[in-house]
Amino acid sequence: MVDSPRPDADVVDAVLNALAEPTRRQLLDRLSAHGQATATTLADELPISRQAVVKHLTVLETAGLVGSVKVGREVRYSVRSEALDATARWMSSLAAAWDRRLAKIKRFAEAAERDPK
Amino acid sequence: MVDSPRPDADVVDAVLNALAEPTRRQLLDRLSAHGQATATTLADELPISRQAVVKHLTVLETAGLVGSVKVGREVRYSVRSEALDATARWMSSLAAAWDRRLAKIKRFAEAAERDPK
DNA sequence: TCGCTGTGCAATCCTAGGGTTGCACAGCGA
DNA sequence: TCGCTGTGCAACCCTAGGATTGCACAGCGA
Repeated sequence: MVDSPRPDADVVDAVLNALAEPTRRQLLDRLSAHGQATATTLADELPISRQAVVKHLTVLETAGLVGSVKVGREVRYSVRSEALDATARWMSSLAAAWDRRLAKIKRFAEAAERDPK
Repeated sequence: MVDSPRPDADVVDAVLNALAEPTRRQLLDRLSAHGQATATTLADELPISRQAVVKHLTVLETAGLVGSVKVGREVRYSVRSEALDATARWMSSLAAAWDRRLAKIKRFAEAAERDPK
């Protein structure tokens, strides 16, 4: 359970930024449902233009949340879970770290209370 | 402290939105380090004004990532891990769901390949 | 070769929200 | 009671980025 220096920092930052946008989460949802889809197809299912979808997909791809392959004249996108999983682990270890610190501080406070000096 | 059917959606949305901002993550870091701190104190450690810090803390508090108590004329903020933990779980289950779907689709594709028509 | 359709590129619009400043108000200490 | 300092409120500024539109270009099918 060592958490390395943190090459993850960038990944986490990108993933959080990508997931912060509701539209992008919706996009991910559709993508995972279809397994694979093009920007044009996705735009048909959402109330936004294809270009807007492309921009979002670009952000998601940069964050490593989706991958793409060019087939003929179309580009097929699909979901990738690694980055998401890594970020999930980062979050839970962060939560654990907070708990540890709070526990330590609490013990400290109680000790001081018993022994005001 | 009951969580009805699916209040999680809102929590996750708020948490992701809150964590997407680098400054807010920094704020959380300082807070967890101190265990407890006021907006004024935190503003001293960051290159932004107290008001900016207050705004961020408000967002974080709305997301359930921090809590606050009023002591005399000052307001002390501290970190809360529940919302963060809940979001971490949401993320990893989402990642798992993606994997399951991809695996299913992959099996499908392979079957179709072995048995064209 | 002639469409037709999926993409890419670029200019533009417009709102959300991060950050600041100024000021009034409230407790704490002398 | 008189400061002094921590907060809260509100008006404002300014940039990031979400969304659109128009157009050029590239493959696929007839």
